[in-house]
Amino acid sequence: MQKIEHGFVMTGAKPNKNAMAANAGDTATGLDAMLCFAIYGAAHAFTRAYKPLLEPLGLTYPQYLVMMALWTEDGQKVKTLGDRLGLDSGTLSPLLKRLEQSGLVKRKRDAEDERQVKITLTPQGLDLKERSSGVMAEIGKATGCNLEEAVALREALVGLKDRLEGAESE
Amino acid sequence: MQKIEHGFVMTGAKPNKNAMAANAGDTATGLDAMLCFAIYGAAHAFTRAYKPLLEPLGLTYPQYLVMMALWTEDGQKVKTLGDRLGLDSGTLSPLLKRLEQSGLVKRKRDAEDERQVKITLTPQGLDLKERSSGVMAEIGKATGCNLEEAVALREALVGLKDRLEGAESE
DNA sequence: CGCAATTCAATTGCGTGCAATAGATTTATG
DNA sequence: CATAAATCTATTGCACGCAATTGAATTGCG
Repeated sequence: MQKIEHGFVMTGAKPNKNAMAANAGDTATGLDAMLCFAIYGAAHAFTRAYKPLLEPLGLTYPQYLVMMALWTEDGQKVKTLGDRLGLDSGTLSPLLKRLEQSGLVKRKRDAEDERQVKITLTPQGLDLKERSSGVMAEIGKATGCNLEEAVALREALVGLKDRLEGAESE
Repeated sequence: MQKIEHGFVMTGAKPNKNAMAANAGDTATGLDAMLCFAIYGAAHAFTRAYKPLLEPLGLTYPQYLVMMALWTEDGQKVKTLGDRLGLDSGTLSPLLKRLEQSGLVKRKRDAEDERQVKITLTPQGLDLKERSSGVMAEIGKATGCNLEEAVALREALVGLKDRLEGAESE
């Protein structure tokens, strides 16, 4: 199996902690490149890892994320889902339409506020939660992380995200 | 400014190291969900952070990655670029066509092996390297990572990716 | 040599992501 | 009350990302 190389941008500047420490303070040399490549690759790897597991369920990865959000709290507004997943209506509207066509959710405008659309799970949508229980276990195994690693990694990523989002004015 | 929440899937199971350690070994409870949400969010945050910086250069984020690959080594084959970036021809072909239309690269079939297409930088494509030097510095600042963090995070991500890619047979 | 298998780039089709816009509804303001 | 501003969903257009297919070129094997 052909393995994808990583760190190729750093020809002559390997991602070695000691080597990097030599020119500390020089964050522009490729460090950010290393990070952005790594995140880019890891995110796609995650998507690819989930794909064969989700296929039998008839879900794509983003659809799975939406379903997880609904399993956690049913009847959310499109807006709420968008905020939580970081997606806008341009992405969610067609995605939810597909989930509705698959018979997993229903969309209905809120009688109180006709602007909003509430997304509720159908019985099949709820069933899918049980049927998807193996997915998380599989991925958990595939990541091969112990708890310490996973928690640390998650916190680092969330922190990174927050800093990236908060730095737009500077 | 509305901040996007994170960790919402873990209602009642906060990403707290002590809390999680209580049910160690139970990787299916949401740990993988935490990770996949975090990576998903961080990857998009990166893309969004790069966007305003790359816009003046007329590049999208994936196009920027391709250009970086070419700045590191000019004249690469489409296949090589695909391997290094983890993209296939279905993604690269149209992307490279756009870069060619922008006047940044040229595509020419290899005379030795007519199957292959070599991508070479135009003078403008090379110029862009200098003009984009500020981008890396800006992102480096925006991430707000010190070297230790960045290197550790990168290695964790690469390791995660490798494990995810290597676990398909199991 | 001749033909099948392989390799490589391009194309097609579908599903995101996201900016920009439109349309409808609610809220705020005079 | 009327009108402007804000809110929310849907649509459009463009650019990925990837599976599947096509078509051309090369390699391998008898």
